[in-house]
Amino acid sequence: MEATNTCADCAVRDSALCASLNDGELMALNALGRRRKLARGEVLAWAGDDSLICGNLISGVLKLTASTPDGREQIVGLAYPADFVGRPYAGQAEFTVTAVSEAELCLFPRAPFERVLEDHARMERLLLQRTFAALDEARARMLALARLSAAEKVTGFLLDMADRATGCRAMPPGPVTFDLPLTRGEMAEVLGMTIETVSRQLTRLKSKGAITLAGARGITIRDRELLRGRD
Amino acid sequence: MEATNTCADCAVRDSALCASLNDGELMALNALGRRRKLARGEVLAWAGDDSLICGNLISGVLKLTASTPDGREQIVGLAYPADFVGRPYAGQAEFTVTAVSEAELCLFPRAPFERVLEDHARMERLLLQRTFAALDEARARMLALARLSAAEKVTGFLLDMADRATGCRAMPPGPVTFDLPLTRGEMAEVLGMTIETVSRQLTRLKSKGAITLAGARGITIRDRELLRGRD
DNA sequence: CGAGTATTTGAACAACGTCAATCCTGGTGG
DNA sequence: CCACCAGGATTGACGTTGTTCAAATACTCG
Repeated sequence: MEATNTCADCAVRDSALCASLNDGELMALNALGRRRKLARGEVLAWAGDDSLICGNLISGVLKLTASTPDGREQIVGLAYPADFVGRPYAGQAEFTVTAVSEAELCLFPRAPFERVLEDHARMERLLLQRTFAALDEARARMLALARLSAAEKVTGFLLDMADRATGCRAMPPGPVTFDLPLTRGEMAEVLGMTIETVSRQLTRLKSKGAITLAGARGITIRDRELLRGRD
Repeated sequence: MEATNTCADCAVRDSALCASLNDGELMALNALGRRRKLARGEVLAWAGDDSLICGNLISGVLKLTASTPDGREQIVGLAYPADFVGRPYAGQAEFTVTAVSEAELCLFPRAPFERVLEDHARMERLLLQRTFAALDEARARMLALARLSAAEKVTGFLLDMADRATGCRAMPPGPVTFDLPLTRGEMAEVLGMTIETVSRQLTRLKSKGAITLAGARGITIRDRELLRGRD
């Protein structure tokens, strides 16, 4: 049943970091890696633990969370399929990594993975570029967390999710329907607000006619302009 | 007067990225770089412009700011001497870089600098590690922006500045005096609040006896425990 | 010394959080 | 197939924090 553990039929072979390797090189990496499935809510790594593994997300969604000593939490990053997870060259993990949905990863022990990086400049460069992109995204989120109103945060989030759901292509002008990968609570954790405020904003957008809600996860963006509208 | 433009007597020769190069390699880089002085408030690069240069900060402090279309601003990063500034492998700059004090940089045109990176894996690895560190810091700041109270933000900021002022060494237990490199307005921009709230928090800490203010910039941290205290 | 700017202070207000109750929904077992 | 249950989501009333607007005061630099 588990004959699918080779890179050849990996769903993210061409979009993950591995895209920088030819088939031969991939063999070597394959020997290092092992698949791991996570259930929803399962933790891959705890903040403060030694940073022993890293890898590529194959399917599902992960969240990276930071927390204060007294337990307040904030989601500081989300990982989607083909994203790299982990922190080479680091002693300890700074953030907790948790599966938001059922997820599958291809994991490598950190030390040998670093050696692979050292031998494959192209891969290391790709990782550098991804890290730059993650940094830019984190900084853009800092602006949002600090300066946007609750309404702006929620609409921005919905538009981001819609972009992702439609494959990040130029968006069709018509309505878009998709499932949110996060609960209300997780949305609140991403946006730096409370679950109640998220819920109220969604209700407001619904009664304005900008969106439709279907169950806890389903959402349709009806009118992009209305959604963006200031009032 | 400007005979000091060589790497040999560069103040950050051993702490910037250049530390990964030997003297010979440094020669080649030196041919590429040019010094630039910025006055307080001067802008090095605007968000949205083509990302044409990058370099090392030699002296002074820079701020990276993001802003909303309607003009709200947030400082998403600060750069100190020996920090790398700029974004190799990027099309456009995402953030505006401005001098917060008089500053001096060693700048490289991006394209040739990328070629140097490609030829010097050690330097590229160092840049990757710095970028990881910057990412971790940005994410930690996301937690602070989203979840800390105004009081916690200000005390945290003061303690960070004190650490930096004392050279990031284990802090002596006694009072620490130093000059803040930022105005109240810039502190507010960093912490995601208004100038008035920053000022009120400082006044509160002063009347509590935790700090002393001297002029607009001078500050003494009198009692670390009192400063951290919840009330 | 004095103009211009930064900072402090005050009062009123709005946005968002908190607490608490209720509703929905998706899954489970009879 | 339906009733029930538990966790998630919504809604409401109210309190708090931090913003806004406005004015006074203190610095800094020429």
